Amino acid sequence: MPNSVVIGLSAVVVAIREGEAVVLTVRPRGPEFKGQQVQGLPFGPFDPAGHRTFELALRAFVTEQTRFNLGYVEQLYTFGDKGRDAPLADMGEGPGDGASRVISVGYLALAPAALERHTPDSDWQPWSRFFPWEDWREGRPSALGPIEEALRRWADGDAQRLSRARLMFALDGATWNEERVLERYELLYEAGLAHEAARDRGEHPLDQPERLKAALGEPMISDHRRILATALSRLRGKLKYRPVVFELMPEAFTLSALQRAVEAIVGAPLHKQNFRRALERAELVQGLGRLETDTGGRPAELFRFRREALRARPVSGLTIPLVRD
Amino acid sequence: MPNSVVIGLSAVVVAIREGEAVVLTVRPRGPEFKGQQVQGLPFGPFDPAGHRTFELALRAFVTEQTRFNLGYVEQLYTFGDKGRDAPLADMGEGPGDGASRVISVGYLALAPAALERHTPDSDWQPWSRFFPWEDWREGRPSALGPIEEALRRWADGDAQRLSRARLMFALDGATWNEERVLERYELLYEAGLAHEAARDRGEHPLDQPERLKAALGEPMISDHRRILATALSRLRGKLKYRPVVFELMPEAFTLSALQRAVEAIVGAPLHKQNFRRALERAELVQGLGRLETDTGGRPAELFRFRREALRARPVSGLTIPLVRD
DNA sequence: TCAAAAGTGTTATCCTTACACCCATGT
DNA sequence: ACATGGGTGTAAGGATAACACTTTTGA
Repeated sequence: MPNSVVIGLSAVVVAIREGEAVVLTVRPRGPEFKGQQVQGLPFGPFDPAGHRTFELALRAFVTEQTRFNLGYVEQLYTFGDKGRDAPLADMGEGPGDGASRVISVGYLALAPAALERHTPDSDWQPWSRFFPWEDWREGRPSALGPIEEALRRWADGDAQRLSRARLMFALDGATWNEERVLERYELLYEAGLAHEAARDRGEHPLDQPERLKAALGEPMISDHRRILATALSRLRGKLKYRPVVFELMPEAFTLSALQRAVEAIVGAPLHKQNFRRALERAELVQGLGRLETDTGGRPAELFRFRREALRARPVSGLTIPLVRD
Repeated sequence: MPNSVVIGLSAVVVAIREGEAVVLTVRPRGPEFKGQQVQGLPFGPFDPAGHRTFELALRAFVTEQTRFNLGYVEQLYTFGDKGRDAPLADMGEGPGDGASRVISVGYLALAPAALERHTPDSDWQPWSRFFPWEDWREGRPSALGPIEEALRRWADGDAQRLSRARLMFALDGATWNEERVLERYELLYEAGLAHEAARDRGEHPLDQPERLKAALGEPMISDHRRILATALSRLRGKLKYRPVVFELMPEAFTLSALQRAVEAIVGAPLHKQNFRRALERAELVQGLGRLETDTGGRPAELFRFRREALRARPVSGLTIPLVRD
């Protein structure tokens, strides 16, 4: 019976590297699943005596674990349900063997696309590794094939289940809603497909055919994949009503690089001209006159984010002119 | 030195009563400020041994404290900073005298405009009592006069401060952004104007002229007014991208009642025809053929929310066609 | 009959979408 | 010269904002 509470802080640190959206991960000391090295997010316990705020605590141990300094930070969600394997469980920090209840506060951090330093134990991973079904930039991802089959087996005629699966995973002609990352992951978890589901029930690793296993993505320790899904949901949503992409860009960038960054986050291709026109109208960027030469074609003009634009008026995000295909 | 953590849950329960947006409040046992009865939100400690999830815990004690059953519930934010007087401080629940650090998880709940039951210790209060500057339905609220003066005294030539005050409180012709409720409250707190600021520093209640005092609204216990501000911010934002107003309406309602509800939340008058046209286009409501007779004028048709609309496609909220005045 | 609130019609303007085309560089 | 990516023009359709006006009841 737990009668005390420990607070765990986890950070989803997002960056753009070579046009890909990547997440900072750490390799915890001991592997959880036999044979495979399971990744986690940078995380640590909150010290009620020492730390003045969550955010300060978070910044401190992310730097410590990854030698990386956070820029933009925002709180995501606080998870408190029993039974979802919570962080710290294997850290030997708290009283240990489940005697204290662990509450998990997730944070989203955005890193400008520059710094590369990290410890040998931390790494940048594209998040499609963890959510292969979320990347529609090259059309409908192939991962959805096996997932659809498995979900239909799970639904097995149950109208409720079937309708949820249809809605979330765009089956039977339903339209894909890129913001529902968390709901999709939770559905897979509920359906017992996400690898973490079996683990949390104390069961053996799932015995799934290779094709399905690959489609379901890599698991993470604890509830970190859920926190990651929350982050992706939030970021995809936020893009549309606040100009946050710029937190991920270097000082000077080309419009194509900016578009690729948005595409990497949203997981869908955008319409070039309309994307640019929207930027222009919002007066969010300013040309620098300088050119980027190694583009492979005609040199591209470099732009900078007009931070002043934030002061002037209530500024919304970018419109996301998806190309329908 | 605190070395343990207690989790406090607080609920902002919103309802519409007689066209006004109201919040469920409780009167805590002992008054905090001399002479005046300070209100609080329904709140309670989270029991790590007994409660399976935050939400279940929350539902349980709101019902217990107010005899009210929550419908729609969503997590708002988790506050953990030291020094903001946190809930439970006077509840004798934890180890007591500040030995344990209190973390405060805020929730937003929406109640259909029907039930009236509550205990003698709980009550519905219009939130303009706590934020008199947030209601622009009758034009620029008079509370902004004294607030503007006080803020200018606080800024006193400091360009940073002045620019923040201008932006947040629409001074010098800046436009009002109704979503920034929390940022406005935090600015007032930082400026030492919000009554809670002095309290948290252990100082005497502020000695402010009556006019300013009234303009700054009623304080609440602990950090509850901050949580309330968070709720209002979130709700005002959410209205625009998810059809949440309907959670506040009874089964059948007139379009005017719906408009008044939105106006009460947003704190601004809306354009009638454009509001209706937007509703129509989104196919969010369906006429029932029945009429509401006691409208004071021509009877109005009753409508219902088409919950089915949610299933069909990714459905956004209402456009908020403000009337510029 | 008149006040009060419900409900409708119409237009200018702006934004979004979709189309196709031209430009500057490296190989 | 041609491939590659950068960058532009324009027109159709739809959504928004702003106008003022008609309808139906109760007092």
